[in-house]
Amino acid sequence: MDEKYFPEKIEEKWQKRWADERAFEARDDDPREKFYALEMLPYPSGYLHMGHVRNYSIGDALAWYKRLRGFNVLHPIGWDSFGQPAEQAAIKRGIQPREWTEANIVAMRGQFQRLGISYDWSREIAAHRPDYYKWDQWFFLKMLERGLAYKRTSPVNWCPKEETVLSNEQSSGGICWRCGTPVVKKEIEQWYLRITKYAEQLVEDIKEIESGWPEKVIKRQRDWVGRSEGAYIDFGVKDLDEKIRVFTTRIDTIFGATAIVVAAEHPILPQLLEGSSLKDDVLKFAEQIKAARAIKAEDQTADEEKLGMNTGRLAINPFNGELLPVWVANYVLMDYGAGAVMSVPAHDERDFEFAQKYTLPIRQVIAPVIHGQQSEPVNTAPGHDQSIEMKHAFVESGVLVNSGEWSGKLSHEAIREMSEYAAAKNFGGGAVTYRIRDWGISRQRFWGAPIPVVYCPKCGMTPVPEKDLPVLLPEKAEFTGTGESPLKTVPEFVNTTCPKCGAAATRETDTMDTFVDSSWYFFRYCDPRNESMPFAPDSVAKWTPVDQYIGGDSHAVMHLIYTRFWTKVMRDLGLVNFNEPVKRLLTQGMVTNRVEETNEWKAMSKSLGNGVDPDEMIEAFGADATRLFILFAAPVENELRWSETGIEGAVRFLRRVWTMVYRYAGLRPAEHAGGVRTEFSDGARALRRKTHQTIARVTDDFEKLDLNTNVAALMELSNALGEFNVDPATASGSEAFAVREALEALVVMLTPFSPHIAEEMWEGLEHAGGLLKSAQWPSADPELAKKDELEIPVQVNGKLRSRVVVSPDISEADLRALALADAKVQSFIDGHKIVKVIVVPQRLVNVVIK
RNA sequence: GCGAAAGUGGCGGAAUUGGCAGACGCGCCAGACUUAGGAUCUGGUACCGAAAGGUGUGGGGGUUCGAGUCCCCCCUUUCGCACCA
Repeated sequence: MDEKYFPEKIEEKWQKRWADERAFEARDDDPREKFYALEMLPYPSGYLHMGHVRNYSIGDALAWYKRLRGFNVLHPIGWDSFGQPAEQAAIKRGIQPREWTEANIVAMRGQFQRLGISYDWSREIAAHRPDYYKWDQWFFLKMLERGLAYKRTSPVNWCPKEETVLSNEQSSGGICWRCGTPVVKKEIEQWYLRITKYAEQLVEDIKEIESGWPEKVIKRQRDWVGRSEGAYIDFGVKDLDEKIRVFTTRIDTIFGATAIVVAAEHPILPQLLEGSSLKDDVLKFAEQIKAARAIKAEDQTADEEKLGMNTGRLAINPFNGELLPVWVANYVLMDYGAGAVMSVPAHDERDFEFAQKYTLPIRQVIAPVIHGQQSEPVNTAPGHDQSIEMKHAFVESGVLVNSGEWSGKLSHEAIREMSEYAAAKNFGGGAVTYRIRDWGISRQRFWGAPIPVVYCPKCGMTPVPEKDLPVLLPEKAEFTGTGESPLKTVPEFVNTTCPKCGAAATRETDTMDTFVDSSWYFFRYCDPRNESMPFAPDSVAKWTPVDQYIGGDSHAVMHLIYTRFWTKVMRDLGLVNFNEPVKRLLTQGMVTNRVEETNEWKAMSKSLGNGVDPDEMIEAFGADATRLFILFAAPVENELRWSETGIEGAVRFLRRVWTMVYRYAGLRPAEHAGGVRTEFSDGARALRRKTHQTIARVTDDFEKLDLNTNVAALMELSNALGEFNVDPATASGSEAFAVREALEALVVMLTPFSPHIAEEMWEGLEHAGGLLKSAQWPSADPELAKKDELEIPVQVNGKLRSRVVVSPDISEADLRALALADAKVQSFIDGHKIVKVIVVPQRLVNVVIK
């Protein structure tokens, strides 16, 4: 250890040592309790940004902490290496995606190593390598066998800029999740995974993870699955042997229905119009709605004006036989519920707006319940068509009125009983619907896992047999950027023979969504070189579920829904024996920087010109200070505004610790190993107190992942050490013991934040030969952490007036007497009557006077 | 529009969950050491006030001996959802 701290001198040294000793490789046969620390798989764009540094610094701090606590830690890394940017690079620069990707991985691996993240590099995986994507294809075949993968023609979300299909999750909000371009609809034949089959479990199993996941992610997952309880009701059609099925969550309002409204795409529409003079007009109108929707994605149409047209048909309300006009309108969606609704303007905002525009009757059938009793309905007067003046729909539940024999019942009773009645009479019944749609995984792309099926003129669609996997991507393809899969340009790939009959056949040229790769990658880390299975169930049982997952909240509904789904499928395939892959989830905040032109704080990005290069930070301040600062500067879940002056503070702190370790390195703990309390001077006792308080605090904060306060605690300990300030030449045995105890604790606890300097100092403290990974986390002695004396604030009428210094085990009565006797307190209560005295032991005294 | 979360010094943020508001750091001020300092060290730093003291956690009200923390109303910001029947 040198006298002065130069990060560049020591960081490389320890990185090399860790690599040479394979310090962070996890072994399956290690008998200690396991801990799986995982950060989200990076896309190999070619360079790390500060958001990555934050993500991986958090994960590494936790991995180190658990390692020092004696856990067998699995901390792996790999590459989400399929995807569009590689193809864009291919188009732009005429370089093959594979070359580009491999070069990026090399560059980023170097950056990770320069940061000194403690990964088990022996388990590194990459999605674009055949030994990985082979198993994507294997899973696909398993799903195909079980009917979980299927193909259909349907309108898909299409990004016109990137010329690609997007899943519902990727086009949330009507814009492309990657480039922000408004999404349009396009008819295309596509492969889907039946995630809807697991909709109920995706909601139900939330209870297993709720306590370990951020509330906002749980909420978004729930909303995304969109479970909704209600009922189906079949309305008959007058003069036609047809039924229109509607879905409603408010069957209790059915007597207030004044129309049936169907979606423009509803298949019954042509039949309803058969022989009608309105046929041409209505069908033309329906086409206009569809066309409008194709231009704007459906999500963007919410605030648009409601448009509708009467079909001229009448539907029959099965509850009261009433005839209701059937309309077609733009506000009813085909792909939710039944594609048709009963319009109840009095109790639904949208129906209300629609009814007002087209002057449909508005009939109140729910009255508010006031003080636990039924209020008078607003209007029950006969001969008024029971239409009433309302300014808004009354959407709450209440008590039924104007509802025949059901009147007088409360909404929740009526909902249950009316559903049962509908079921008994065979025209409907209780039902549950979900918003979630099946996951479209087809991409008309080259740089992804080929979907392993073949089209044979005789046998039709035929799965590639397992033994023929992987279906390899060709070495090269042409990139035209037209939206057709570039695989179509490679005849050697396309032309094949049918696995069943041997006839000439063609391959599927779509590849899989890259979210397939990331749905199960962390299981592969457990058994990364398995050649006969995606992973051996034994290995996975050893390590999974993931104990702590760390990543950005941008994946709250995409990756995190898919991986939960995938886990359930793997469970049903007998590969794992649990429902949920991730026990605890941490969503870290963005790292932002000021954009010069607009003066706004935005996530760092190349295009905005506000990026900060981690390599430059490492060069200027060292990896240790960079990591320490990024964890100290803000709570992990908050946005972090980058500041270069802040990082200098981190360097200063490290330098101070270094100087102290250097100064005291020769101090021997001498004979005080037992550490009897009374043998220590006041100063040494105070230092030991601070040491043990800090150990307790840091340990506690780590469990909560409060890393910023954690660093603050270490700084406090370092400050206390600085104040203690004994001369190493003349220090007594007990002083040396106290100093050494503090230094060793400080160095070990600093390791998760700044491991290189910690290793160097650990060596400096003459633990030669032993890496910190074999060190032990210090343990806090509560006796030593206890204060000798307490300073108790004394308030008069709630205002702080004085403080009294007392022993921690003073009796309540003594504390009260002492507080009242205090001269300062006396001056405030003099001439007043003491009403009462509140004594909170160990805490405070409050004297109430009048 | 609907929903959720959050508002604490010049800044990032602490506050053992109802008990000394502002830990720790940045910045700033003063001093020391220096040929020099954008190095290092020491001290100071919520606001008003010379002091005694007073005021203070977005604003207003309430509960309580005591409120940053609990309750009600309002304002602002951020995020999420956006015709889901």
